[in-house]
Amino acid sequence: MASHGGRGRSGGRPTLEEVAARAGVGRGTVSRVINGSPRVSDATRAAVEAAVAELGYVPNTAARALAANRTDAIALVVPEPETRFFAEPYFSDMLRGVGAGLAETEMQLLLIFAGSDRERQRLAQYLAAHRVDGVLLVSVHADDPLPDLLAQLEIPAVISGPRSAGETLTSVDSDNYGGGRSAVEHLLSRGRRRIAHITGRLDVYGAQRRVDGYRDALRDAGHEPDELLIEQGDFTEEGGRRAMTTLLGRHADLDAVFAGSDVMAAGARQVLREQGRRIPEDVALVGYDDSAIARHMDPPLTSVRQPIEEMGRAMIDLLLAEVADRRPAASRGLERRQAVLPTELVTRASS
Amino acid sequence: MASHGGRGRSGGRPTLEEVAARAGVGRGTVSRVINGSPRVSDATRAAVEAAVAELGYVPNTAARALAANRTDAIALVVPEPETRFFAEPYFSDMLRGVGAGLAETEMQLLLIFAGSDRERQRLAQYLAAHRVDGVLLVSVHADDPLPDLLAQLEIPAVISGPRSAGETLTSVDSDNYGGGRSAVEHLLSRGRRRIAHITGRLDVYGAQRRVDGYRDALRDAGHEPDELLIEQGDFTEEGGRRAMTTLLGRHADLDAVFAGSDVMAAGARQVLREQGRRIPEDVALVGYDDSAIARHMDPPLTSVRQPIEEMGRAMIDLLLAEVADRRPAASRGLERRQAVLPTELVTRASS
DNA sequence: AGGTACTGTGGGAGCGCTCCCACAAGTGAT
DNA sequence: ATCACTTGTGGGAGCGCTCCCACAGTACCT
Repeated sequence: MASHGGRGRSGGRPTLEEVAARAGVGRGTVSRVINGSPRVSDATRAAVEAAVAELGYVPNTAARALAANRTDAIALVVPEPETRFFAEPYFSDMLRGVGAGLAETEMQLLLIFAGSDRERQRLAQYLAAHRVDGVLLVSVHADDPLPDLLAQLEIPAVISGPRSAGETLTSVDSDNYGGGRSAVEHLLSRGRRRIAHITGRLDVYGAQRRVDGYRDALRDAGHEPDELLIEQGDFTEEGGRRAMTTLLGRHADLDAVFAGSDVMAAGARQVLREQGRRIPEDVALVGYDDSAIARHMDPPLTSVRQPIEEMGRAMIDLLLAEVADRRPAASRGLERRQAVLPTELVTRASS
Repeated sequence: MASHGGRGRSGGRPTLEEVAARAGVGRGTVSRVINGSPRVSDATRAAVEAAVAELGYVPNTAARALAANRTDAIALVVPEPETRFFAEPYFSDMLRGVGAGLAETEMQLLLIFAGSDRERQRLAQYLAAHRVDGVLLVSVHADDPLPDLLAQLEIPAVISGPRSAGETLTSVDSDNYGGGRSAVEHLLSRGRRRIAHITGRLDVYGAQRRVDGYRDALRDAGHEPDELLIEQGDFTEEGGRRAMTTLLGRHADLDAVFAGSDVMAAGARQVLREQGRRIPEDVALVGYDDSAIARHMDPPLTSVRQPIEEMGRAMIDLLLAEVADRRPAASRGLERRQAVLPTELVTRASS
């Protein structure tokens, strides 16, 4: 067996130097071949590749990281407890997109949960140590200090839902405004006129934009939006129930509800049923997210689909570009980069 | 802004050397303090800690990894597509246990999916590069080459369900034998006498052990097991249906069924219902895993609970011990290490 | 006084790589 | 012939740490 403890084990993994000796070239040349530099003759490249194969050479990541001052790793930071991460298909979809984009590189993805204070503390240390080349941030609250920390450390980062219209980080978002519009336009086209809206938490920028879309769609159709038809929810089922109850109390004659999430739509549906309103005959219902809930609801729920997987893909592409530039976009004084992906209305029996 | 491109940035992160200068000590002493060596006087230690705090020193992981030949990272390898990982609460529970054990260390956890061939190829490269100090292996099939690769590379590893009675890797398991026994003993105590068993895939060691427990419980109660009451399933709902159908065809008078998983129990339940058997009046039903399915079944399903989170905790504890020894247990010719955690029968209305 | 131990400390050597400078050899314009 | 440039190559320096040897200082035996 190869082992003799401690350092200087000679039977261990081959080094660049050994590959160079075997191929009859210098260290630098091997390095160039390994890293795909074009400034190597074909014959030399072939000789080096043969030596690499014969010796089973695999570069030492730590040495490379030390010398090159990069880690070839990026982190997906989830500022939530792990439980939520697994519960929501959102993350798994996004991860798939990220994974696809990363599969084409040598980069390694780290999944970091920062739900508790303790975990956040650790994360800060982690980032301060520059253990990753870049960071992907998902579901960040408006008052989270993380984006600022990242900016200060000059670590490239991409955020999945901008915190505000003035988001400084490179961001990827779905078209919440357009999503809100399309839901309302759809309801209008179905002949609905008294369309209520249950919003998400309004400290979430995307939820605000959905409201904007709702209002503008009505205005463009010649209906001045009635603020009493808008009620704030909080993305929960219970919040949906509460908002729906309030809305029915104020506007017994409403004929459609656009909920800012499928979960809230589920809550609204319960209240509508309890009060004897038929869906969609009496009240049409539209949700947001096109989650499993929407497909399994009775009746199946019309909902606005966000291209989560594509968003993950866009995030990683933008991040890799910033990492390649070796600095965050913001610190170069360049225009902010952002990608906004289109949503799609999935029509089902509820509307 | 700190940056000037390339190397030798002087405004960058402080190094050990700078901390040493600031504290008025040598490099070695700072290293000793950082790594918690006891061979430092209290006064010196205090001075160094002050300098570390003042400069905001954070060790460079790459340099440490290079010099010390360790990475302070371990991998949780899941030889499944990501989809299954997110779908099954098993993984999330286990991850919680692992996370808890790791929280007390400086170790970093990497989650690696190796569902496709391409991913497995990458994983092999990854391990060959010794990018982690140890590996946690979950849900490995009997014919998987991964354990052997790990052994050959002399990377410490712990596996979550031994592949056979002769498992060479350090392993953690729940007491499948005892779980099988307790299910049967429970049914016997309820007066059932013709107890059938739907097994899991018998190339899974744990499934075999459940059958062993089933047989021995019957024998110990004075009933010679009837092989015609045992039918092989495959852990799927469809497999449960098929096995149940077969069993009813052979033994119309059976009065209890012990299924090797809740999912198979769900399949069995459908067939029982279709054939007009009442649960538990005519046939008592017991499952395995105590999953969400068991709680939500009608009637709620009695099931054998495995302490998944505790298993995760045990895995990480065993792995950290091996990593601290700097070599796998097997390569030291020591006794194999293994932990077997007790199962618990959760009694519900189905039995 | 000498010997033997232990404690605490400094700093050299070296981990395996990348970066970059130096330079040889070739190419083509002047 | 000279100059300027390009292409391909070798190897020194250095990334920031850990390991370990050397050694000063102190303590306690003979």
